[in-house]
Amino acid sequence: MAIKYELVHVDKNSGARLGVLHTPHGSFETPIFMPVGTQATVKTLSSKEIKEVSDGLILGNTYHLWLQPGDDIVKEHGGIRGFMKWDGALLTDSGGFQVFSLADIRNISEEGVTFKHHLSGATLNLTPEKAIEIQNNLGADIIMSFDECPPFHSDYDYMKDSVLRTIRWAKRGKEVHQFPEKQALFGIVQGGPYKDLRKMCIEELTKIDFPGYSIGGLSVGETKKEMYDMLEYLKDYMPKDKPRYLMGVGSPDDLIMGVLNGIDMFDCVLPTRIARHGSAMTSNGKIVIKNKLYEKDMGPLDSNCDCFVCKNHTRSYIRHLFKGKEMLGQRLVSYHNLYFLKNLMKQIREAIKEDRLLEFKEEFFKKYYG
RNA sequence: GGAGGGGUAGCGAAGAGGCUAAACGCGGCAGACUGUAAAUCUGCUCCCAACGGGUUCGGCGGUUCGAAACCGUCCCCCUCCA
Repeated sequence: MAIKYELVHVDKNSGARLGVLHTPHGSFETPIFMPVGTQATVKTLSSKEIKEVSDGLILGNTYHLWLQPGDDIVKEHGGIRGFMKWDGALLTDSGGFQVFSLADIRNISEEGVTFKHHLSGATLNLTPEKAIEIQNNLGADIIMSFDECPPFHSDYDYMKDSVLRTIRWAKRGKEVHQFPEKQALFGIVQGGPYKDLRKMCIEELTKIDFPGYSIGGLSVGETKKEMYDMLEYLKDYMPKDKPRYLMGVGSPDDLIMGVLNGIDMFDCVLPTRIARHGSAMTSNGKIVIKNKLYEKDMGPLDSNCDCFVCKNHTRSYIRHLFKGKEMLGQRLVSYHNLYFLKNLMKQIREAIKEDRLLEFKEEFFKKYYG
């Protein structure tokens, strides 16, 4: 088996799990947050910097690397790890999210999904088998089944068809997976807001038997309450001896709520995207560093942070970089935001260890959201 | 001295009698962003006690029911010829 999940402790007052995830490229304490590096780069950061602001596990993307430069070229480099000179562990998404995000240039059938390349106009066929083949070439430690990520509020009949198809696709993918001993293939739970579909999906995926399970189709436009309700429901049905990965979630409140509902792994573009757009996460809430308010602010982004950026640069300087369209601004805030989440996850793990995650949540929310 | 061209909101630049408080771009201010088609997108940006009102298009004076637009005059800028 490529990975092994070890459940170390469950918070006595919540369902939060403390564990260790063993992979071919390192063992990681969970819950863990994984920065997203879609095109074999966590945007703006070098692999050395990624190492400093992550816990050693990051994401790559099947669809984008398949289109460019092509998984064959990545394979020649020894996979994504060799390509981007990343010596930590890796997880790749299957392209399932692109079925959602590129909805207007794709077509779904039983066989797979046809995309129209947004640049060349070429027609591209991504099937469950192809997605696994590409991921075999990309060489991540953890890979995803090809799924359809449908809009949360799709109607019941559509959702049911979609979930059943996603289950069939998961099975097809597993059957062609070449290196189960090197790469752990996860199944992805879909079903939108429909609890019976979600439950059925977990049960069917569990029958196929995967080394880990992802929860997809959340944080795609539904309300936080809808997402939290679903997480609470799913908590009791997810296999306890396997890692649980909530895909695409990364705002501080959602991370805490996810952990409280038994999630072990998260990834999200939010910290790096809002950083590039000029917002920083701080222990007192999100700030828009571009604002005039910070023109003469001599303090660090977050006075409670000990990252390189906070130890060395003022808010005034970082605002200046943004106003001057200097790319260092985007780099510095990306660095800080990822470090902030890394630190948040560390605090969460410590709180679980001491059975006080609920108290931690209260304190954190009070400071972060006022 | 002669011949043309031009002066529009913080800047650049449309508009050539009513649909114009004046397109568009930049700049400025604010907001959004959740398995990355995102260094992106959205809103506001003459003044005010603002679902209404008040002042604008170099200055002044006219024509007209009505002018940033037409006429006169003055001021300033640019190009060419002496």
